[in-house]
Amino acid sequence: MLGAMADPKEPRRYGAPRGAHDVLPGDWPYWRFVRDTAERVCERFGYSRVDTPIFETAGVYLRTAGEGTDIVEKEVYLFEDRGGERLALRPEGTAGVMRAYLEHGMSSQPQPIRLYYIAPNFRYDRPQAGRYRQHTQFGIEAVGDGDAVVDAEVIDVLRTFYRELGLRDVTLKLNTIGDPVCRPAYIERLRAYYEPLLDRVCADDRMRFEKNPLRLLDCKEERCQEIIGGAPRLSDHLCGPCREHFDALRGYLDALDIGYTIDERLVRGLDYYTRTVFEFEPLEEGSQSSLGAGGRYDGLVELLGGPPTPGVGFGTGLERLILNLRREEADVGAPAPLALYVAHVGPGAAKAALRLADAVRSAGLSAVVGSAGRSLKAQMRQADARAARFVAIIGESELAAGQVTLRDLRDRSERKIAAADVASVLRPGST
RNA sequence: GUGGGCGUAGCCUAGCGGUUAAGGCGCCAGGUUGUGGCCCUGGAGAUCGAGGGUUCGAAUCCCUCCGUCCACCCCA
Repeated sequence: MLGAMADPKEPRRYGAPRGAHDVLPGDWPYWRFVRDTAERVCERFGYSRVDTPIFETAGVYLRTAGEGTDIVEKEVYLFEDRGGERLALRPEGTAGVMRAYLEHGMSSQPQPIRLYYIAPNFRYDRPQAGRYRQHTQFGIEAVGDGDAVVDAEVIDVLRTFYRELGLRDVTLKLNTIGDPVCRPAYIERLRAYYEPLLDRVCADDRMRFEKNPLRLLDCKEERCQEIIGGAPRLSDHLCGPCREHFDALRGYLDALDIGYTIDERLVRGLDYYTRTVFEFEPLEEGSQSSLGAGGRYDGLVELLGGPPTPGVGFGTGLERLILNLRREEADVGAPAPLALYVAHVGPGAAKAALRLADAVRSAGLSAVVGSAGRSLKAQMRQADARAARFVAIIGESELAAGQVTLRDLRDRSERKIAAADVASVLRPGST
């Protein structure tokens, strides 16, 4: 039945689905640069690659993210497979990795386990610049060690990554949001403070009051600012261990020479975070300012049915990074030039051209065979457009002599050599 | 989910109620016999985002939808 009925909403021609994008050959140098840099930095810090499925049993995400969060309420791609299984496309990286951590008994290996991933995430929200329904996140997780040293390490990885990308002027914002010991009590105080003021506060804040009180502190409305100013501060209500953890982290960041500003309004969109939260943003103001963010999530593994297990990590959006790299016209390295273009004219020459290109490739060099039936002029133009270093010309006379005319496109010099010698002549350094 | 801007060939843009929708880039072909980057000539390529309406007549006006961008929300 597929395709039998014409849906009036179906276009005559298809475009990529809303909020999803193709990565084209011209984009790829940026992607390669970013991915290579991420992998290099991770290896250097002793993190190992992990890849988890693009979809999970829905509960993996629904149970961990938190009931009132936007991610769960309106952004998860939920679907049933043909067997009636409820599945969800990955909206964020951490929960799936923690599921794998549990499933494969990583808790019985030496802790912490250091993992990283580069993978697509899916969220059904309204696309705009730097915000997509499918986006790619590079993330790391350090699991099984609750010490603030690990928090500092994770932040150090991200800072090093940005530095190696050559991103200028990235700033770090840091905060602590307490833990199950102190946060609930604080939230009660916050609500008690806001309750009598609700009629003076913006409509969004009345929603936040119900669903996510911590976000009240982050409101940008003019008229809410004064109220925020008088609100109780979380930093005054931390429990001893949270206080010590945060102070220790600050000491480690200082030792690493990592600059930061404390932002008491900084909160996360996922409920599983505890204690440390942080966010990196570019100096340039924009709506999609968050480049990368993360924090500690000591309760997450328990939500997935595992033992109490501390963890800390970050996620950073590759599309946004690339947006910034483009804006800064960063040097991402040029693609390797084409070593040889094999032009051929006349019957029989195509076979010789294929064989020559093959031999050159076997020697580890790149070669492209010219389009059959095109004039030599057309093939030369193509070679030029491809920025080929050399063109080998195979026509009647060359064919008869078992030779090729090898033309250097830089200095326009030409010589006839045996087809068998082409590869060695092309080798870097031998010309 | 809310508010706003924009949608003309692969890309950029002109046209903004009246005969076969114009230009640039790119693409293809030619500029003498088998040779590139510059230049010249020619060609292909657009149901003017889609559907509906107003009108003698719409790319041009109106409505709906879709897409995209911006702000909010949220987040990477």
